[in-house]
Amino acid sequence: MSFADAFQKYIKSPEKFPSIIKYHDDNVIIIRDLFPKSVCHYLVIPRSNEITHIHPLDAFYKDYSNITGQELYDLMETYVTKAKDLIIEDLKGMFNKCELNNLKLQEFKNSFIKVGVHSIPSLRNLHIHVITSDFESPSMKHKKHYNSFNTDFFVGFDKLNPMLNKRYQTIVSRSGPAGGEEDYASDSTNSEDDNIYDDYGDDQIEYVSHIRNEGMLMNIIKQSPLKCQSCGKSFGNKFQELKKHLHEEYLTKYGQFDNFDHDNIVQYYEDRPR
Amino acid sequence: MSFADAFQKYIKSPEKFPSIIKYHDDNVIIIRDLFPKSVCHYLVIPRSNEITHIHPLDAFYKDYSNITGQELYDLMETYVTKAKDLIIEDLKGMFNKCELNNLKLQEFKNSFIKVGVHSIPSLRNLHIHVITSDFESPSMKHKKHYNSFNTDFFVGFDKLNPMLNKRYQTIVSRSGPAGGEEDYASDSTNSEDDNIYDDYGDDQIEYVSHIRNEGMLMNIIKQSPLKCQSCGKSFGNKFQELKKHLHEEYLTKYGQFDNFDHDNIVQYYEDRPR
DNA sequence: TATTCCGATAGTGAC
DNA sequence: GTCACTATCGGAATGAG
Repeated sequence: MSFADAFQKYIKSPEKFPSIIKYHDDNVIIIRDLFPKSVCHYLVIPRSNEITHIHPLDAFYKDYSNITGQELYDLMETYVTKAKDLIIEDLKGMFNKCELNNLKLQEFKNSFIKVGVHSIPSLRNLHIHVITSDFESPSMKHKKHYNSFNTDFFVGFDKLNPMLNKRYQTIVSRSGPAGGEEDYASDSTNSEDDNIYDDYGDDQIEYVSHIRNEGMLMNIIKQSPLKCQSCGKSFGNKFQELKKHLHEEYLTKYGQFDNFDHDNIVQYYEDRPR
Repeated sequence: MSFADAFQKYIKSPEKFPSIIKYHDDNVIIIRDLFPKSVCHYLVIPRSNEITHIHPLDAFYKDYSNITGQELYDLMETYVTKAKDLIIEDLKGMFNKCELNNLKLQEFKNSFIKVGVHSIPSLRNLHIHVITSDFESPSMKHKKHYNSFNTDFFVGFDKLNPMLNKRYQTIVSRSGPAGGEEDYASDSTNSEDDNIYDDYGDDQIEYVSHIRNEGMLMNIIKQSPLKCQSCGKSFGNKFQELKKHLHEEYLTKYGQFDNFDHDNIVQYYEDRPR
């Protein structure tokens, strides 16, 4: 068992690690990332042996003995929501008397939490990241950390919905490899799933363009200039300057909450389970 | 006054720095390098304002108001000998009762001390390095330190003898730029300085080939693989491995002396004036 | 090529 | 692509009154 199988013992015997595992049932465990790259950083990890070693870009596109890919996706979506709720609870804990902030917390939950997977996971057990977008953390230590969440190396959970891939298959099977946008536009008129397809307009053409070439992906996280996803400012290769900037962004973002206290966040890191 | 003029105050007022300056008279000061790159590392620094800012590769090739280049070279040679004697005194001090080692010390003096200049000095005042060949020192910290003494970037004092350049000039003036080895061989028969030229045979043809191109010189110290000048072993860019090897070579070399004690050498560094 | 400080870059080993 | 550790490599500032 190498480092890459670090989650194996958790999904096998969650009851043995009560301090680490925030939630578990027969389907998943939810844990805090041991090296969180943001103030809040959770992982949703399916427990099934049949599923755990499937590549994250394939996991929801195939069917299993007891569950279809679509059903697995929908199921995981419920656990992602649970992880988001854990984040909200964390925030309430950090800011103490936050009853007045519930509206802001909802907005926060809906727009400031990223959910998705790494195109090349280092840890082999399938896991879904649920992470706040501050990237303010002592464990955020170099360019690859940041770019693995802020480039195409990171694939949003919504882009993994097999419904999108199913449509892609439909297009391909009808038009063949040479099919272009015209084929794509034409099939919205005769599919039985029009209502669903209409939810994703032509500007969603990229939905199945997940990069799988490992060299290309490594290049993306190694070579892409560091860019703040909030304000768009680029920092080239100057990671420490990005860190300073992210800290400013973080103070602004979390400062919207009453009782915001940076020391509470620092304490959060010091108290976190190792 | 920038860092590059660090020696200026010493040559102006040597009497103000008695703890740093090991020897001084009207012509030169001799100091220990403040960041010695070997167990023993002295600098011979001419005091004359007329001379001090001449490039080391030119300094002995031109005449001054009160001294010719050749006279300056011969004069500096006497101070180089004095610096070597200071090194011998250092070694005696390190090993304490070394009366029995005088023969070995003479051999050491004649074959283990390098004398010369850097092709691109960082400190502007003309200075001649007189340094033991161990390169065992806490101040030996990176590749450029080592290569600045162990590649063509370092020009031996013997190669700066203007006698050699004078002969080169003779060749060039007689044969023109296209002149080759035939011209070189022919002029030994009709020069009034035959006796001198005969001291440097045809295998000394490289005597004036000092590289002056700055880019080329920078490349030499930056790119040349690290190579032990004692045993010839190459260490590529692995400076720390070279350091370990040099330490072994040093233990062997200095172990030839009675009463060798490595801790004495370490103490030597800790006690050295800063 | 002076030093020192900081930081970016690169390779390793981990059980 | 995990971490932590070591080391290599790269730029920038450096003083004095």
